[in-house]
Amino acid sequence: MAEKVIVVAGPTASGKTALGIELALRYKGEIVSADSMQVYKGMDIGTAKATAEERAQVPHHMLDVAEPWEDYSVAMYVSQAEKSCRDIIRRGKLPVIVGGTGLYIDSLVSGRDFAAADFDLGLRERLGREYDELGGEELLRRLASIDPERAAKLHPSDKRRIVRALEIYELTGMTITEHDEYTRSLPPRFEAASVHLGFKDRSRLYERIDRRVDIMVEQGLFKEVEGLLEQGLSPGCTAMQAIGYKEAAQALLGQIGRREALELIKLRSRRYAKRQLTWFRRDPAALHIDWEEEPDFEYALAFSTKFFLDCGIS
RNA sequence: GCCUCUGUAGCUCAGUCGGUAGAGCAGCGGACUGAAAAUCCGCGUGUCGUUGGUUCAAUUCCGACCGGAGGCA
Repeated sequence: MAEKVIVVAGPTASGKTALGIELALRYKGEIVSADSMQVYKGMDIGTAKATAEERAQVPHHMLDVAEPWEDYSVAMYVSQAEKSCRDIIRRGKLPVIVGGTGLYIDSLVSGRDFAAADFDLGLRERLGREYDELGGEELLRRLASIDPERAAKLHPSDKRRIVRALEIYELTGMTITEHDEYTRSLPPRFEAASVHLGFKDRSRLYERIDRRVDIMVEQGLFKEVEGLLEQGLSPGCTAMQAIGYKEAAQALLGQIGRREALELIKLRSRRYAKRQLTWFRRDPAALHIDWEEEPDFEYALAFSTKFFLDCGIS
């Protein structure tokens, strides 16, 4: 039987961090962040990373584990986060996985194995160029000749996935369909009891997002991004794809106005939240907690206790 | 008070020489297996201000009323 973990997931600004801490205190747990941007050092304000006070209350893992110029990835996340979880369990504590990156959470909890797939950035770049020159239809046809099953699922515009499928094949001789079958057959790493946060009325969430972005700017988001750019961080790197960072960078480089940047950050954050909701919605086993007006952690604790008990966590 | 313009999707606006309407933005739904805060796909969501009249048929024409903008006083 896989070891048990608690998962707290939900869209941005839904109260994950605070609920995670409450749960960790209640169940003698430690937080394992599952956030693709909070892994980067020096990106604190715009990622709404747990504060020093919050980290003093409960140990946090998987924050600040990469330099912002590094290209982090799911695979690295899974191997590091698994170690953190195993270590927490060995010490008799309960891992509380808290985050909004659905792919990271699912990959960590499931037995998904990325090692077998391998990757090659140079090859990826070459395939990307071929895609640009020959077109999506052509590359998709090429994929269809080696892996018709995967090709049938992809749209010609989906450059990223077409390139990745070809990359795996050229590198390993294994199609991504074969890789999927293999990795899906693996047993899960952990047995998760998942809580998904949301709001009864989505416009409440959007209001909170807007307000939060304003607060981030007040707290010095632009200064933070300015510092990163001064360190020589390229605007094209993975970390700079983060919402809030790429727009602030554009504003600092004079490409757009600050006002425009602010509105763009809000807009993209709302859309991001919507995508997160779509991702998390598909897990039928999760306990859904939908806030009325504001998060109510007392209620959430009381409400989830029985759920966790049923999951064998007490 | 009088005159003119105006009222169509959440917003800005097209349009229908009378046959219940369409763009942009916003929004909504979905996918997702080494970039995932990324990437990709799909979807108009509507008492055409209200109310009478003319008409087989009114969002469209006419009247009144209500709301908004401007002008004359």
